[in-house]
Amino acid sequence: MTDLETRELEYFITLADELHFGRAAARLSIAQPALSKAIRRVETRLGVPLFVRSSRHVELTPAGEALREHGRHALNAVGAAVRHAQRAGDARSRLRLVLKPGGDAGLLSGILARYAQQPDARQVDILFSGPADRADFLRDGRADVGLLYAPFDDLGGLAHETLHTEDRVAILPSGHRLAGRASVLMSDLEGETLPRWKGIPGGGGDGDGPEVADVVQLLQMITVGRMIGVLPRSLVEPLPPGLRGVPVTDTPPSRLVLAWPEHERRPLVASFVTAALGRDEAPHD
Amino acid sequence: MTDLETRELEYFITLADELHFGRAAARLSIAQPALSKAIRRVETRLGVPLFVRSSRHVELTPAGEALREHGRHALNAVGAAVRHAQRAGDARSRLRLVLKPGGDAGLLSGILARYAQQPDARQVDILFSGPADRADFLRDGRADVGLLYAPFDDLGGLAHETLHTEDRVAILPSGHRLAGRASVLMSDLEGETLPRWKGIPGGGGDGDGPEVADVVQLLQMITVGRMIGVLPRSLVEPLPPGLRGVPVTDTPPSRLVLAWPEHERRPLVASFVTAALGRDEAPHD
DNA sequence: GGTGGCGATAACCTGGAGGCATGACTGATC
DNA sequence: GATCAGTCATGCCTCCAGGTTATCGCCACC
Repeated sequence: MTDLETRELEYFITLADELHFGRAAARLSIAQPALSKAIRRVETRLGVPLFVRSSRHVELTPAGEALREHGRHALNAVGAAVRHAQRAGDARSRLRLVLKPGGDAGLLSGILARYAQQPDARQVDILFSGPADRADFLRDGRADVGLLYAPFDDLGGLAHETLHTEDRVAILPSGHRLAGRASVLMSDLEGETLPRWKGIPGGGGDGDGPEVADVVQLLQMITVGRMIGVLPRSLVEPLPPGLRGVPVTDTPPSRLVLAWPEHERRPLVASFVTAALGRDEAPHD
Repeated sequence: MTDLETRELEYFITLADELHFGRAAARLSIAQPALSKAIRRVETRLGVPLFVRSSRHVELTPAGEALREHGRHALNAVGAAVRHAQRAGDARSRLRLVLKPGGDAGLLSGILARYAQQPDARQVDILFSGPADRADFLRDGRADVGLLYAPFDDLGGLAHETLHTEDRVAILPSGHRLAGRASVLMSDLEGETLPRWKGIPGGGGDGDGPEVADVVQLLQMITVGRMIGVLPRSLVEPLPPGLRGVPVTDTPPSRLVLAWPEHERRPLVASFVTAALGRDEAPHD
């Protein structure tokens, strides 16, 4: 069997992210030649070149693209296996819920209250994730359930149920030309500066303006007139003074979803999902 | 990060299957002490015992059960990543279809003919799998698409479309007390001897009688009056002389499904699925 | 109490992963 | 076009993880 150690896979993924041997090696806390050798080793073992390198440039071959894609899943799976093993059998383990700070649309306390009344309720650890990796917390077992936003978060490999649907609003300074409108279309926003989101490859889809790290930063930038934003309404309620929120009518609605790993079968999770949905029966998945 | 090398994971899985250090080590082509050390190493690294061992007996702890479950997926994912990388970019690679011998309900030639007319049709390699692991061929990338039977095969992690639904028939020797009936219920078969299927843990659900390896063997056993069987009709058409097939009306129907790895996006696969379903558009997944 | 099966331990060996120093290539600069 | 800076590859050395064989200790079973 053509084997590939997780160590090597991790090296590969890191290099595929950085596209720079020196930086990747630093991130991995090894010396650069070691990484060079490891990658070459993997390439010969698989019989396929993964990178085209010149002394000025590193890029992925198609095979490398494929390995990056699937290798990420594989690493997640290994991580998930380890974490599940470590927590298994520990009947008093807590339930870990991951969400984005402020990203609960006000539903969290209700959910927790309902869950607490379940006969088999556990303590709940609430984890706040970085900007873009909530889903990965679920995929690699760092969390059991999560509150995610569709269609922003990638729900691949996860089961989910929608908790709440809402339209999105354009956030504008009060003096903006569109601030008086009852609603706008995306085309009305043509030419406006939209943010790039820090840590999200591609900046979250829409923007090409300055980078922002969170909603607070974004609102500040909008207040000073440097950009505008388009967000699910609940993320910015209540709206700070000096800003207006105008519904955007032609954008797909944003959904707050409760998500958990596909194939998850532990009652621990099923019970929470049931409570969160306010149903009497276990959800299908 | 608490890491776990694929090598170690493979050792663990093998031992979890065998529950015997000597045999597992032999299967892995290493010496027994090496396996002992490797497993102990993993246990200390994860901080969780995976096996309870006496000098007479080895069994899994709950943590071990969890790691066995999820670890298998992880190994599949690594295998899939490797295979995808090796085949990526090779525009002339063939499409690999896995099925059980005879398990196509007569649909295969039609499917292949339709596929051959697709503008981007490739050569098709047909793989015949062992009794129970067709789905694994898809999960770890050894095949691109497969013909599986629901609800027999485990479709977890796979996308699928139903090609054909059929009832199941009880296969009886002509002289059997029920051979004249127009239909039977499962309860009518109470007390009959049903086969265990070789290579399928649990024997495939129903039986506890002698072990059989394939349909031909089963039919032989039925002919000589040693057992009866319950199978999807197409698997036993045409019926050999001396046997009768009586529809079983209260069992969920058997479905022949076309399956492929979830998240699969290559046109190679989409194109085949489209052709097999005889549609004009790509299937959703 | 002897025996055989099985897992753990001990002692040793070795391939290869990783570190350091340096070479080789290349695009940029003046 | 010579020089330089940045970047990846190579050569050589070290050291340990993971392998081997031999042996022990435990237990079940005659």
